[in-house]
Amino acid sequence: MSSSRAAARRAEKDETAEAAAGKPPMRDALVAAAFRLFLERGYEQTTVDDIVGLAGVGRRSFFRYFPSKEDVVFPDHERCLADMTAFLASGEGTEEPVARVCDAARLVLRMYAENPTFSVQRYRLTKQVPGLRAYELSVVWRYERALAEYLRARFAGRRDGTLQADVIAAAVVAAHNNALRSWLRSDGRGEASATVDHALGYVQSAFGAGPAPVVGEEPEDVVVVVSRRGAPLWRVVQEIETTLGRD
Amino acid sequence: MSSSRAAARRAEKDETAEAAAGKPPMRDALVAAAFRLFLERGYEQTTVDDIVGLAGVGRRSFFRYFPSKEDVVFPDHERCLADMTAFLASGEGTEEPVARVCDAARLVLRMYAENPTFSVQRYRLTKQVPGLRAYELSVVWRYERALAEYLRARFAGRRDGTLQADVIAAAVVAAHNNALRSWLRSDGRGEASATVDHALGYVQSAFGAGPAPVVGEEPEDVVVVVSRRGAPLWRVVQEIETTLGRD
DNA sequence: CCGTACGAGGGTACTGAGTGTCGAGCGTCG
DNA sequence: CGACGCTCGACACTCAGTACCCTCGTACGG
Repeated sequence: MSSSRAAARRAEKDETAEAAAGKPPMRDALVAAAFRLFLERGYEQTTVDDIVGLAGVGRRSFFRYFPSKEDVVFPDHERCLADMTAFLASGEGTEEPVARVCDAARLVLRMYAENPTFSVQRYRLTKQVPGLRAYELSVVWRYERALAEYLRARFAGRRDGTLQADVIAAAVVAAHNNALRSWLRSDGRGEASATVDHALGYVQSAFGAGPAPVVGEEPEDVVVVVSRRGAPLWRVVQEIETTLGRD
Repeated sequence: MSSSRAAARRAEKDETAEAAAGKPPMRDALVAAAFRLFLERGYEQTTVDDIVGLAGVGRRSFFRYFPSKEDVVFPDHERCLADMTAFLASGEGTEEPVARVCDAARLVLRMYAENPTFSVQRYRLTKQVPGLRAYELSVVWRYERALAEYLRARFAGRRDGTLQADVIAAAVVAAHNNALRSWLRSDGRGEASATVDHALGYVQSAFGAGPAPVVGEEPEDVVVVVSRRGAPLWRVVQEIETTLGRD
């Protein structure tokens, strides 16, 4: 068995030579091997030994590249999270805060849209494996924390600043995920960004300043006169809604 | 060693006899033993064998009561989740939907408030153990799904009904958790429900009908006049904020 | 009164994820 | 040419979680 494994390892090295790709060819090989096995026999029916056996590498190397078996399913989220925090750190105070975190959320969508087939495969996998769903939650939670931390900084002066930051971050993530999942359910067909824009527009309509200008929308169609004596924003909104007769 | 274990088991039985409590004395004994060890030597430094050794029961019995080691940290969430779904199922269409899910969220808070010291201990534990944080996320996710499913049913007719349901459920959970955590950080001092009411009021101000009446708040302190020509709600809010000079 | 059926719990052994440690290969630099 | 350092593999180990089987107490029907 060890001789066949050595042969497989040699074949792997040849492949890396002709691929001439980025820095970690071994990492990609592990992801490819893992997904082949996950798709043909299921996640829980596949052991790490199976994966490294197919990839022709040592078991220890798997855990060098991926802290856990779940991580191989989300190989690019670490980089995407770094991109998001970098994006939020750059150009701190220029844009409207809510719009800024919406743009940050679009970064995640773009990552999914880069490899539609891979994203759809992963979606089907995570949908039916409870352990992967739980892991995905922790990934999403880190995105949400990044957005919330950014908003907390921007809302530093406000009353209930951290509350608003947490709520808006959660709403943005939920809207993004709603649109993302509906796109994934359609096998990656159609334009993902349009769905997400619509969903994020809803969140922006509920919080803070309005969304980015929408075509065909004239600002003059709203005229507001407010008499105010120290009322909180939610009271104002409540009155507006009552006046407009909405529920 | 087996004799001392048998002695411990006998002591356990005596305790249950005098406690005369509910059905599972063994379950409570396991929780108590687990938390004693978690607090004095840490979660990850405590093995399941340590717990069952202290509780004087067999290892197999631990997994009879708790599907995993993490579950012993959240012993009452299963019941609370059942309570919430039952609450949402009863009295389907009477209350305003957003207010209804806010009330459902208050059920969770009440569970935490029932045992303040236990809740604070657990909070400190989950805050510093990544594995427990991840597990807590999956628990919270189930609450959020319950709320979202309820709202989806109530919003069945609406355009973007599922989107609104998901976003509002996420916002409610985020607001609840924000208030809950701030209460837990204060070691369970102060009135938890007031903090949560305030946080949920913010969410209700952003979505749907306004929050329940707040004491000391006079409706007269807001007077609004709106001239409207088919504008969407977010445009109105935008104008309000601009008028009030908020960002 | 006895045998039996049943349910709760204990014991043993196994699988598989994740870690620590060491040693082999190999390229780089002094 | 040798020392260093980095990458990877081999082995051993811990621990969570599962399957299987055993024991004991109890209730129930003959």
